[in-house]
Amino acid sequence: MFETTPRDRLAALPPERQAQLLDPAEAEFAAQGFAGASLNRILEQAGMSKGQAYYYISDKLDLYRATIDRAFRRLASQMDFTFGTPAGPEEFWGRMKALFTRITEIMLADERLAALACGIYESAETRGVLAATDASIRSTAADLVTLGQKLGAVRDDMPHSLLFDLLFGMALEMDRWLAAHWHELDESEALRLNMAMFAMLRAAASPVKE
Amino acid sequence: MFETTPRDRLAALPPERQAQLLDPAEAEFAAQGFAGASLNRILEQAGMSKGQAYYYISDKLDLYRATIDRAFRRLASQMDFTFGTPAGPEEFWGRMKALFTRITEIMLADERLAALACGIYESAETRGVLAATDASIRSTAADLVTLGQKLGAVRDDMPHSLLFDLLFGMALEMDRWLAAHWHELDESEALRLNMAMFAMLRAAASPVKE
DNA sequence: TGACAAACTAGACCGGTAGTCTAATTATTA
DNA sequence: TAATAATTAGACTACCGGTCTAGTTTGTCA
Repeated sequence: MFETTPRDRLAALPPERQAQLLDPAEAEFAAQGFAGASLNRILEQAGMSKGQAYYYISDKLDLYRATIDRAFRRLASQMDFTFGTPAGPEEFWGRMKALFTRITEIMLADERLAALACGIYESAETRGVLAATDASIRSTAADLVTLGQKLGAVRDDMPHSLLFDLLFGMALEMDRWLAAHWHELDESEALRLNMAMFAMLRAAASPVKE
Repeated sequence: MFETTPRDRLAALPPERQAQLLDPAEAEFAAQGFAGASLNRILEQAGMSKGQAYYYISDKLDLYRATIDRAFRRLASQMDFTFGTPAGPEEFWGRMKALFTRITEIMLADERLAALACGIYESAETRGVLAATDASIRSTAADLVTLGQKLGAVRDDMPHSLLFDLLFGMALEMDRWLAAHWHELDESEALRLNMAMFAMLRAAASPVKE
């Protein structure tokens, strides 16, 4: 009656045993993307046999899912989403800015997380992982969009999923660019650029003025 | 002295012989993305042997390049880039809107082209193809950004490449969403949505007002 | 026309990939 | 202790992109 799926078995493992598989997986997926990653290489790194691995995951995509899930959880744990109830658009965007800055900090401090996040838009398969993940961060982000709309701080003239994907995609693109050019930026430039990026995101998300 | 590269040989072929290889390649890349595409399958479709194919291309990425190049040329041939010299921001954006609408039309009429375009941001490899392509459409687009900046119609507070990638990425994301949801939209909705998308693009690209 | 060279083609082959399967081993429970 | 369930090892399959060699076709010039 109670089918035991490979993922259930993985989830049942103590975190450090999960890490034995997920750490190398994260490194490989971050470095090579989903398609480019070699499962064989991951297993070699993890010191696991095929049979053992496939006892805990159902396929490569499943391992990717598990990896993304854990990474997003890690990201969420470093964030503070207590957003309260902003009174109006200005307050909403003030808090969004704090959030944006925080995410930028985290991404820049955790290259692997950043690379992993950028890979999520690689293909239909991997995009599906993002859409399906119940890691709190995605639904939280979607809730923020809804809240912004209620406050009149976020445009309401296109489908939710489209708006979300557009903003998320922009943020990832910014992140990707930052990661690639980080070394050529001094601190003041980086700060200015970060503000410009946020302004652009805000401009895109804000309702059209009459 | 004059090294003959595989690509030169492909280029020297009459268009219909090129098409024998590029048509199946385009179909496969559009359907599966770059990484997911099977070269063997393409060759089977094209009725070509390995040896023959590798006489005309140097590797899979090279075939992808050739495919993208031809597709972009096809797109460019359907566009009208005569932009004149708009006097100010308002005029600039008016003409951009016509351009945007035209591209949307073309993409919706040519699913394969749309799918192919969306795949270009799949990985670092494929992004490189976009960056390196000298197909007129890319440089033309980049020139438009520069023109807009001269007119004060486009923001100038971040690096050119970043701005371009952000806007291009947004447009592709919109396109992707449209392609995926086209069937659920009636004409008036589609029109309204198209205007909203353009407004968002314009808002993102416009300079921040004081 | 014949001979030689250049252009081109076929497909076996190589080391890799994700995933399957069976047989053996270890852990658990009766 | 014996039987059963959980877990693991790794050979094996079909396919991948790419290489290589041996062969055929085409063009050129004597």
